[in-house]
Amino acid sequence: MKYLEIALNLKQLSAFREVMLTGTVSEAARNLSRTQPAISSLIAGLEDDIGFKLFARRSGRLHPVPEAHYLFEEASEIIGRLDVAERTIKSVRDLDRGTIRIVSMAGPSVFMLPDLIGRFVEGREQVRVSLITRSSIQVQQLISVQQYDMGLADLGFVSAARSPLVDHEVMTFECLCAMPAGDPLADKGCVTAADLDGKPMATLYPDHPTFTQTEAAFAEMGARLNGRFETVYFIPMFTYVERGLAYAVVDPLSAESYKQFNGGEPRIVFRPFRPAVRSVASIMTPAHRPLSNLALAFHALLRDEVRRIGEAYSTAENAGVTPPA
Amino acid sequence: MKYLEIALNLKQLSAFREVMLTGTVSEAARNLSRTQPAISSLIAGLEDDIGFKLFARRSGRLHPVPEAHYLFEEASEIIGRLDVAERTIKSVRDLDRGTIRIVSMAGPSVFMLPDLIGRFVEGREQVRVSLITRSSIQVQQLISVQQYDMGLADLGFVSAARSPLVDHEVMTFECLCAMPAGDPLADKGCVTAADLDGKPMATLYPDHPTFTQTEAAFAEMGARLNGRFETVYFIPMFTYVERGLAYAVVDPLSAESYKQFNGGEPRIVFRPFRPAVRSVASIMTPAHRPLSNLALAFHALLRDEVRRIGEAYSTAENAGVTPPA
DNA sequence: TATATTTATAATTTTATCTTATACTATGTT
DNA sequence: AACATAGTATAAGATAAAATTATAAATATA
Repeated sequence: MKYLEIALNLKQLSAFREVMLTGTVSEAARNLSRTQPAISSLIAGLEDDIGFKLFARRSGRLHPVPEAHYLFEEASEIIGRLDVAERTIKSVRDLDRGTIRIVSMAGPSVFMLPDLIGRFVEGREQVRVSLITRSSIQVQQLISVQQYDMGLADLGFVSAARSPLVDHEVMTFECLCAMPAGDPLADKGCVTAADLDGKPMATLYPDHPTFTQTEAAFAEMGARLNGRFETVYFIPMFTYVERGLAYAVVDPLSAESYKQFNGGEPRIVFRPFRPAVRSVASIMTPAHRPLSNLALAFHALLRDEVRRIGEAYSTAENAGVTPPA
Repeated sequence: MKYLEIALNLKQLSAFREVMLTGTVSEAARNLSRTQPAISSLIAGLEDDIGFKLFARRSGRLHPVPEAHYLFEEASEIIGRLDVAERTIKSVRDLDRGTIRIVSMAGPSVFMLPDLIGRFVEGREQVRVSLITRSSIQVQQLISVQQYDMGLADLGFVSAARSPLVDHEVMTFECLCAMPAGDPLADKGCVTAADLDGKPMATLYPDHPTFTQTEAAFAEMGARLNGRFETVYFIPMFTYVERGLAYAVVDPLSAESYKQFNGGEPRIVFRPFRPAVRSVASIMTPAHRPLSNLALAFHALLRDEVRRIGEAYSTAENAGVTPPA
């Protein structure tokens, strides 16, 4: 009903255009890697379709009638657009073009994600990435309403209210103890709640799973949790720790972000903490909408990076050992 | 070598676009008056060609991947341009669009040609016509250099130097005697050189064939030609004639132009003149370039009009008779 | 559970396009 | 004048593309 009405087709238009450019059917045929009769009949077919002759045949040659120039303009335009379309498609396919919208909790959005994004877009001129920072609950919400392609958030907090509209790639980490670089506890390969008995601590607010677990860890060892500073995210804790005002039990993603951000001379060191305080992170994606290949590629990169960090600090490999720089 | 590289084709793009618009292959097939397997395989072929899947197949339905939207934009664009092209071609074919460039000697360009052009473009919104006035020699020149589509000029003057680059449609006229409306000579059906013996005349310059022939006509009847006013074209003569200052022997195309221009109450009347003074007009067209169909249509109209005028004043039908108003 | 709708695939037919072969025309060369 | 060259058009046959019909499998709906 629609393209049946389209009498013109690309073979005809290309052939016509080439004849206009070269002046002869034979030359056009050579340029298009076709035989002369093929082009001849395409032109004849085109003339049939549009209802008038495009060329006057005089002395065995084709001379374009003035009307032909109108079609030449249009044909060139269309073939040009087709070229553009093919280039666009090629760049989309090769992941050279596209947009990824990412929403993340605070910790990784300070350095880890920007760094990862920076590496990802390297050599991909036409790729756009948007990254915003939200609370873990909002991260899941933004994914579920299809506003973002990918979310990185603490899952412990939202696990009760998991949305069926969101797919989760779940990873479990063991939290670390953060202390000033010169602190005597840094000599220990592993810090326990007993080591921190009564010492000033920076903590999250009491609702947060990390707080609850930390509290439980202290209780288990009969140690007293002296919560001196309370923050909304892990990141601000580092300011207190750097100045020797407090210790903190922090998620390794935030720790890694801090370490990378303060590359040269970090003023904080991280040690495994016992009894284990676990954090559960999730890379979220919209459940009922396919991700772009570009987003999938970044998803894979992000997953590997997060796993790498998690494993780097995992007890199995590092219990009692100074974690690698 | 060129369109072989064009993997995309219109059937694929149309099918793809329709699937994007309707959401299902079956619906798209119905809209396009094709069977579902036909559309299905076009989509599959398109995905093969571009190198990635455009739809995620989930629960027996097609869900466009984000990349598909890029192609949808491009496909719509291309199909839109094709529509434009078809409309353009259609209007060109139906003579609703196009340009005609006309160059004419002075006489007919006063009223006859503008009037004819006005009638011709009636109901043809997109038709452009340019009309310029030049001397007969320049008319042929402008046609021969392919600058204009059609020329109307006195041929007598240029016949010696006819260009091989110009085709001529030649017509011969008998010149008329012009006199003021109330003049006694107007009572005669036909005016002779003898009638004008010694009377003040407006003439062209001595080189012009009309002048030569008029001179010869007077000589033949032993009458004296009293050339009082000399002009470059026929048109200015009418000013002298209107005021009763002179008679003139004029080309019927100029006479017709005057009469149509002064429709209501013409102050000049025209009568056949004897011995005959002939003018030869030509409608010129470029010889080695085909005219547009639009120009051909106007050419036919012009030829008929000029013939009509010529015949209206021809001796055969009007000798001694007052020419029709 | 039965019914209707959807997509995908296979087999077959139809249509479009290409190639080869050939005839014809104009032009330039010997 | 005879011949070679370069062009276009057409016919016949081969090949490729695109359509159809028939059918199976999956899913949603009554």
